Amino acid sequence: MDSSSTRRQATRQKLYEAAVTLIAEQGFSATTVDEIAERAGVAKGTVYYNFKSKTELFEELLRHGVGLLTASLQAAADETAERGGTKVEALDAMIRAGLDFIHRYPAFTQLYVAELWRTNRAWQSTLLVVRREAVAVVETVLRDAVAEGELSEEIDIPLTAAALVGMVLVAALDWQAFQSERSLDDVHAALSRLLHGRVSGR
Amino acid sequence: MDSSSTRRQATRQKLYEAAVTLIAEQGFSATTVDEIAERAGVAKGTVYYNFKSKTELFEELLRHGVGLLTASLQAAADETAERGGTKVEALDAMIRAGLDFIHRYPAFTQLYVAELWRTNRAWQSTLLVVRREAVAVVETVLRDAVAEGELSEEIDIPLTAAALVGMVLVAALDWQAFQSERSLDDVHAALSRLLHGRVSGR
DNA sequence: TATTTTGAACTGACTGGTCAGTACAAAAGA
DNA sequence: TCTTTTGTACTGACCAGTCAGTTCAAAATA
Repeated sequence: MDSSSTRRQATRQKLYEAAVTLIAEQGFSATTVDEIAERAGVAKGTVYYNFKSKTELFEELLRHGVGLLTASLQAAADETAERGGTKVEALDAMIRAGLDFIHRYPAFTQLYVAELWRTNRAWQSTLLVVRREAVAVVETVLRDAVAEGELSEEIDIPLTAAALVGMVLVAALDWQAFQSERSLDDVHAALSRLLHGRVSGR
Repeated sequence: MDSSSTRRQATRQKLYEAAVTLIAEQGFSATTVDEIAERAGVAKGTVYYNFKSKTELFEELLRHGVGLLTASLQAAADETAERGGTKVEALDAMIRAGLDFIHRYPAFTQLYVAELWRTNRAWQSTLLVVRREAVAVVETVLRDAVAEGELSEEIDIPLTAAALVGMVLVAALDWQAFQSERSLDDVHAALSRLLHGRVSGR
């Protein structure tokens, strides 16, 4: 179950990579299992040897991807804390980490956004769990920041967390799709400015 | 061309309404024309009498919906201007208008977000045009605000516009899907606070 | 007024193609 | 030897789009 699973693991990885780009481009239903297999350089039977169904492949892909994202957000927060930075600095580092992630895995992000708010879909419950994990990381830092007096006590933590995540998500996807000539630093600067309230005034 | 087109218009409207919820829930490819027809209380043939194809129905639906959105954003900006309000007040009014829109047409918003960043899809060019219209309204107000000294000259207009739109979009969808007990005023207040930079500090 | 005609709008059974999932024998690792 | 992958062929369900036929309100005619 270990020496042998290395090979399986590699096959699964290839399938994830093939599936994520195809589904991001075309959507889940418009993507065929034959396409995924072909792009992964694998026989169709192998897909079904490794995953119970097309839906299950997709659900595991979601778990896999969001796991990477939360890990990288958490790492950014932790590193800032170790360095003795403020909580607002931690938020800033997380924005950066989020942008990095989206830059590295654009297809995954696309697919996540496209599916997140759908109702009545098979993987809805998976998504709910996975979203909570990701948002929780942001909410925790916000809560700490309020506790330490860095942020106003009047902010609404769940709503502000959602707004911040949305800001990063949409700005990054837009950057990707419509303004790809801008640098990551530009995007980061614009978002950082909003976070610090340096938009209004002079 | 008027008395006769009334009936067609009514049928088309029914088809839009049926299609928008189904596609928001399930996605374009997973939604069948039979389902749309049934939900609209119309025979399948009627769909094809009124629209060239499933894709064309969807594209017209997109144009229809984004038209409503830009109109309401523009109206909010204009009203503020007439009242002699500042540009930042206009932005605030637009946030409100955006939230209202999403509240009224949640399914359309869902569907728009889900499709916007997909590449390689038939309606990509339609979306591009339609997105530009919507974002342009925000960018114009931002530009005016900078010109009148209300906002810092250092802000990056396209990126900030995208971030603001994203903030509203995602916060509203999240509110809808995961925090529906909150009031529209709560959501508006949280976003307004971010816009005015009253997050940090006390 | 009573009748016939017209044509836009609508209907629903049907078709041809597509695709998820299965089967399985043989080959390739490990 | 045991696990994993391959490749090909197959099935049955599902679905976009078609088309011959129906409906009906309003216009034309008598």
